[in-house]
Amino acid sequence: MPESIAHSISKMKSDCQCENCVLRNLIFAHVPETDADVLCEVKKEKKFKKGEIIIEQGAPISDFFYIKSGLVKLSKVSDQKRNYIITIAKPHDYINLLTIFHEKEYAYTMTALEYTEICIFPLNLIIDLTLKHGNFALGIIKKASKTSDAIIDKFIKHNSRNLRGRIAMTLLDFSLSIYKSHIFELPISRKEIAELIGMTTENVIRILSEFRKEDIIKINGKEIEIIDFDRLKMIFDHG
Amino acid sequence: MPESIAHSISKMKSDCQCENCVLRNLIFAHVPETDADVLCEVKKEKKFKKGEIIIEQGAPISDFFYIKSGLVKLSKVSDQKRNYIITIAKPHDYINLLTIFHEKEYAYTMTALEYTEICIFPLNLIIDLTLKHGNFALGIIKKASKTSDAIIDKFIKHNSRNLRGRIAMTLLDFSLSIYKSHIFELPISRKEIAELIGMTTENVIRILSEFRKEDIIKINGKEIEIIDFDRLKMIFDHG
DNA sequence: ATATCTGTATGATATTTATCAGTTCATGAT
DNA sequence: ATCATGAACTGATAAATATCATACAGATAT
Repeated sequence: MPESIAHSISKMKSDCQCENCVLRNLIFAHVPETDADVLCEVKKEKKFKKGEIIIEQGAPISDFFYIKSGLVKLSKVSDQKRNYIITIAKPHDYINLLTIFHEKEYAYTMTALEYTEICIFPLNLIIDLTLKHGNFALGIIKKASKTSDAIIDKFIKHNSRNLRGRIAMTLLDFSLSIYKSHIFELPISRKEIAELIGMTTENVIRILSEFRKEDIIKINGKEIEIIDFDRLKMIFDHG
Repeated sequence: MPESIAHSISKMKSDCQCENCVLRNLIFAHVPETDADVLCEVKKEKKFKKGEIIIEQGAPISDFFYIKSGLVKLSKVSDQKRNYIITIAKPHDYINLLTIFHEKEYAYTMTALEYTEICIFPLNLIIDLTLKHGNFALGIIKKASKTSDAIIDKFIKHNSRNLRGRIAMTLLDFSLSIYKSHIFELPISRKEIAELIGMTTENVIRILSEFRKEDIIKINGKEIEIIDFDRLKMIFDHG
């Protein structure tokens, strides 16, 4: 067997093997095997170190990204030159959101917050499959629109809370949704927390200190331990 | 010819005749005539008076809405029991946004801000066509995702502006995007403006008065005339 | 006509949040 | 080793915004 064929077969077999991959399962459920194989074959995987930029706001859209592992920050410079973090994406998220369907340029800068593996597919191939296979399209829309709606919801939640409420919200979010532990290492700086929830760095620091003094959390650099969940929840609820 | 058939033919002919209808044109471009006819036949049109609620947040999703004419407010009660206006939708907007693709209940209350005509389609029929006709699906996604992204952008713009900048933004928006005139009748109360851009009613009133005293606008009840566009733009730009 | 309500309006004051200034601490560069 | 740099931190003060109180006009009900 010529090496090239052997190689391509091994590639097919090895490339889409993550059993918990949401995208893979969507593809396998709704796309005929031949198409699915093509997709898996052209798939590229890229690894990013903590802090590395995956794609920059304004770059022409050419690919569809899927987070295999790691954590990705989506940020954007506002028309007022202020930096905003839109959301922090987790494994199995499509980090392009819906922008790819109607824009020519990536709307957000994506940065790896920790060691991150990204699966990359040519966008036109994804679009082709979207056009050919309705259920695949619907699956993509469902997940992407859920993310978009969650972002809108996050903004509403922020805007109806004071600073303490927002910090409480952020800590609860990291603890419950991302790390699923009462103790975790913050993946972002105080400045970035400020950019995530729209306040100043000084006040992020100040309020974290307050929470520490009130025995709600323990702080050790970037390590946070939530010791009084109920109080934090209360501050979130009625802050 | 039996009356029922005559009726249904006249219905077919009369029901989807708006030449500038974005949805109609999307359908006619990508859906075979037989399917398109079914869609136009089951279409219902409903008229709402100013102030009437079209659908309430939390109601089970059953229909796809399209604004034929008028103006619709999308609002939501936050988890803090505070009312938020997400956006104001114009003719040719799909006011369900993307929520319909992944939720069971409408996420937002939709209220007519003026006399409004809504075209209503059973959601499952739209989903069927989405599954069968890729280009139709893509068209729906493109428009809906554009709206979602615009809402996210609106939040970022608000959050990086002070109150004067936000009011300027709102006035410019009404003038340029909605009424395309320097003089227009505000379709919402001062309280609703406050809910749209996240501030208090008193401050909305106060800042409108400031703008009036600074000869930037003229106010006559709900009627606003922008007399100094450049100043307003400046306040928007660097407020 | 009177009462009542809601929206608009304005001023005084309180509260929240941002800004500014300065310290410490860790980190990487020279 | 020391120097610069940036992040974390704190306090004092300024600025922005919300809250509270009050008034008044217009609409609606009694």
